[in-house]
Amino acid sequence: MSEVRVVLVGAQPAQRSVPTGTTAGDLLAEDRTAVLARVSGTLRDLTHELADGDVVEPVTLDSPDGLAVLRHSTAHVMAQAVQELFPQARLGIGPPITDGFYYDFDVPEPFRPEDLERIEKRMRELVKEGQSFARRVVSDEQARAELADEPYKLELIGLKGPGAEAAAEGASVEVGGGELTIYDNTRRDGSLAWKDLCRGPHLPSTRHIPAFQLMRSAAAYWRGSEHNPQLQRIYGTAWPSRDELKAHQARLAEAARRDHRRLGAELDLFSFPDEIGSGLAVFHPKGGALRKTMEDYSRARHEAAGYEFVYSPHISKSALFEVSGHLDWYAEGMYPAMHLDEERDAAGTLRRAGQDYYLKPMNCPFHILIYRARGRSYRELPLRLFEFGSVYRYEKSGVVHGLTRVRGMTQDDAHIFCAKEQMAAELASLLRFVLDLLRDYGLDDFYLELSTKDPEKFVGTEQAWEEATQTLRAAAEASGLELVPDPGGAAFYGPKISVQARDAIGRTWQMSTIQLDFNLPERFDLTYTAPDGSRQRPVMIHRALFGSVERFIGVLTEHYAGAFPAWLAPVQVVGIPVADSHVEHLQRVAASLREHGVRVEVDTSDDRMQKKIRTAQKQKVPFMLIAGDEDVSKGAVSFRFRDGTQDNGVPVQQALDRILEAIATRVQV
RNA sequence: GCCGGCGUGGCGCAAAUGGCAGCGCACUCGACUUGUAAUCGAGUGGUUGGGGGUUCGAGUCCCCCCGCCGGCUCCA
Repeated sequence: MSEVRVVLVGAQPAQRSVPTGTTAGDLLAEDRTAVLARVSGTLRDLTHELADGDVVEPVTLDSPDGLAVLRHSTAHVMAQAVQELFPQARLGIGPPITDGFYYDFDVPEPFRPEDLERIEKRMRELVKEGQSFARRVVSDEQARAELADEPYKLELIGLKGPGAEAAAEGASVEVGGGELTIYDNTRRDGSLAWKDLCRGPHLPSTRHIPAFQLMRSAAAYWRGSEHNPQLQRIYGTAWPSRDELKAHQARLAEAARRDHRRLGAELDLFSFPDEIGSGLAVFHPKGGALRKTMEDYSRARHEAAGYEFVYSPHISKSALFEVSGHLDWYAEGMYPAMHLDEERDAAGTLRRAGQDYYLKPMNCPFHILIYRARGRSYRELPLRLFEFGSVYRYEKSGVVHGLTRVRGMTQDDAHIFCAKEQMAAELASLLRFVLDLLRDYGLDDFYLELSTKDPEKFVGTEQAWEEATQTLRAAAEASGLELVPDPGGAAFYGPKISVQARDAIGRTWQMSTIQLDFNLPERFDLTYTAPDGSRQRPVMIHRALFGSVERFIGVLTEHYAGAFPAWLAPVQVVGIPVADSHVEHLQRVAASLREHGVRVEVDTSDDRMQKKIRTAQKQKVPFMLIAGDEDVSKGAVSFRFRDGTQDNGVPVQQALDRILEAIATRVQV
């Protein structure tokens, strides 16, 4: 009998000789945790037959590859359940995604929540049944014949190969590489239960799906284009154990608990009155205190870093946005024009042509006009103009979301005009400045993304892009942070670096962007006089650190779960008297704190002390100062902190110092 | 913009099949004066998102609009 020699990778790599026809599963039989195998670098089913020279490595369910396959296989089970319950359902694609999977279906009626329950129930039965996933190579013709009723799959067959991924994100899990394969789900008795065009690999059987849950359904355009029909997508999640599923559900609950929309209402920070309009927020006094503190600190830091403050109006005549190009490129994202000053005579004949005014979608054209207001010398560069500039963007109604996606927002926007030779040094110091400042607000886990030219959509010369991209890359690399490429992600006018921050529960948010611009200095014909008297074109850098103030407040609210560090907290100290007779003592302490700019309140309501503590606790106030007879007699106060710990009988002066210190050093308490 | 779900005092929620709009918190008033997460009692507050329709009767059923939520698309 012929044999093949393979290398088994494990704790102790071993050369093995096994009979021809041995599968990866046979080889890994002792390893009960192996659900897949990596055979000479490629992920395979356990039924994969080994060839001479193969290097075989077991893959467990909890590895990244194992998780992806678990989720992909669960998506298959879902599709099978859907087609059993809804025979008219036609299959789209069903790839694994972060933490789960989805599958798209063309169904006559969209799924309702009750449908998901039925589907999930049927899935549990299928999992229990232990159907096998069996791989079968088919020819194009054969696949077309078998999938004659699946128009979307047929479309994918036509696209197989390198185009598949471009065709639709996730499509490559259906048709990959060179050959087409169909996976049969077979029952214990060998009969065929279901089949799907799929590249695989898959788990050996549905029984290897330990824990899953369907999450929600939503519409999704076929192949990601709004010109295509909408399919119904069902999202689910799957995990190697019930405990991990529970942990995942707990993470979702935690994220919901931190939702800034909810905390914004609970902590009385901001709201979105219907009367104003979608995506337009108002800040209440408490949210205002938070915002003012954030902005004031940012102003102070910018001042120290050599920025100059400018102000510009919220609307402008159309000519400005014609020159800037916004009306050519982004008119759809702008509020429509206000047509003003038109006059007609009694007969309706035009006597005076009107003017179109637009709400500004960006601040840059205004800052450019400030630059251009007079001749500029090289001696003034870099010129750093800063503004908290409110901008308005007509976001589509379906995308507006809390403070993170709004129609009116305030950018902490700066435009830096510098000589080309200054660009590298300016970018490097700018990036340091941005990261330092973000750290002061309590974000400290970053990576960078370098967005480079979209070959379809750009202005300027190849050479200028190349040079600018290299300069940005060098600045990014100098930061020592992880740098993720984003090819084609740049705006048409220049490459950019964006700073991505991870929050307290590991979610990433795009924060600051630093963007080079070759376009606007050209369009507005910006110049400066160089030392040799020649006219030179400055380079322009756009940068926002918070992105938008509103969004940043949303992110910080979620990052801190509403429990802001003392320097940011809307109310920093609440005085809680044990009885009415202690109010006066606390009022004196509060007055001293207020003299130092501390935001302090004394709870003089007729609630009982315990209730006052509960109230302050729910408002997530960093310092509760409690005073009763003992404290008053000793000239002291008693601290209670958010975590419930206390420090009693602290002399007033010490208490003041302690609070002021915590605020000044911006520490979390 | 597209698909689906949802919209009841400030907030969180009730109100079988169409049949008296209710509860808790918050708020106001009164009593109580208390050492680390809810004292007791009374009271105010709603054109059930808006408009139209069906019906003897609509929070509930139908249509249009507004808003929110989840996705898709978009995101300078």
